[in-house]
Amino acid sequence: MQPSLGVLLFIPYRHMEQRILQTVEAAGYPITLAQARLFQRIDEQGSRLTRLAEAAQVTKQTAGYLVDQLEDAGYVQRSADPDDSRAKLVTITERGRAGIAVARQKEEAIEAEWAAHLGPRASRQLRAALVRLREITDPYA
Amino acid sequence: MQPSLGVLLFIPYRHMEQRILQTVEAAGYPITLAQARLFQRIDEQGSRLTRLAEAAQVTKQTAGYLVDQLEDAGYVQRSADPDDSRAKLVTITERGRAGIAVARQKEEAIEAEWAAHLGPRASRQLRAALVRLREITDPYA
DNA sequence: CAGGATAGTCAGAGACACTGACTATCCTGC
DNA sequence: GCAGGATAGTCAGTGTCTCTGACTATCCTG
Repeated sequence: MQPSLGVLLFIPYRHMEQRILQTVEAAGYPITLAQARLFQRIDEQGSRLTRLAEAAQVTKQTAGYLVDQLEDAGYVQRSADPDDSRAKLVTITERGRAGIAVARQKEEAIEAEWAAHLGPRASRQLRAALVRLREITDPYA
Repeated sequence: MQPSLGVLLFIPYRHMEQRILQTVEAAGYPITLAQARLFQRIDEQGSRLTRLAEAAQVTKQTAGYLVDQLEDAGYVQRSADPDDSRAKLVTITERGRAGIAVARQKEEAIEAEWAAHLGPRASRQLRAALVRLREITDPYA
């Protein structure tokens, strides 16, 4: 029986997610799945909460709740947005960047494993297909 | 900037998941994400709770909670397992099967959309790569 | 500058996932 | 055959995540 593409996408995704989370936690940067998903969407120069909520596809209340926790953990900070005094910019702290570095390293290691299993050609094709798929599946690309 | 493979896998996955859920709900078969993920793992001839919990990677308590709700909604039923009187078999009802049919139809429609966007060649390559990736990322394959 | 839109927060509720503890049944080795 | 460990499932309690609804403050447009 053919598993659906949905399931086929989900399996490696979760595999990677869990391994990265484990590694990051072991390195002293505990974070939950929901927190990490939001955290990933923060721009280099900082993101507004509402923008973040849209990107992560949660309500702004949920985003606010998660940012509270990321802030408590020392990964991000809120600061005033100079362009709009209603808004606040969520920016990544040094500690947050350190955590990201650990995550990225693991991620690259896993991608390398995958590339070794698939071969370089199929590996490039996979990424290319997913990038193209994003065009019609990510409203916030 | 290159988005990570993890994110690239997640985006279309969630896109599909949400569209199917919407469709199924509109057709009169409301179900939550967590319920659906468990529901998908039920075998044709019925599954034991503990087995189901392992497959969906949740605790058996969580699986029990979700089966309660699926039972309330009329999608599954519990019956005694003839081979083991400790165990109960969770089986899919007629109503459950009707819901699955709606979901599958939508899933095929979305896959067709994707194939149209990627082209038949890249589309086949994508599936093939994901199937191969499963070999090293799915402990329950 | 009035009125609608937007950024964010507060409060309350439900869903979901966990750990720990428990009962009932099964199975294995003596 | 039966004692002891393993297994199937449930109950209770807790923490996390997500939502809806209501609210304040600020921005923007006519």
